Amino acid sequence: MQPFTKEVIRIIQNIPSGKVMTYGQVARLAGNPRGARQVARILHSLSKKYQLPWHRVINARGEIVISDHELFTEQKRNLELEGVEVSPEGKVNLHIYQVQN
DNA sequence: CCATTGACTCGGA
DNA sequence: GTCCGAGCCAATG
Repeated sequence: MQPFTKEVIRIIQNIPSGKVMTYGQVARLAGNPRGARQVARILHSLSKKYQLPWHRVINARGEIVISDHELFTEQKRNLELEGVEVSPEGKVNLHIYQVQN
């Protein structure tokens, strides 16, 4: 387990309810500007072990981009439960909901 | 050890 | 505004 990965986990756990961050944003804060895909992969494989709020992380365009339909629906539902508006296509308004640093 | 796998991003067309 | 190609790199098997 690399330091970068631990940082990513810590950052994800600190995202407040009702807010979202992008993969790239998390990667930059964790010290690896090019590590967006690693963030994605970390969530994909480690979200259960570390009980991460993975649904609060979306891509740079403010969209839920997930291949698995079940997970897509789950993420959309979880965000809406926290008061985040999500369009049927999975778009979120980053200007309103993104955590700024 | 080497190859594959991605919930991505950026810049250019 | 959209689409595409190249780059990215830790985890996993």
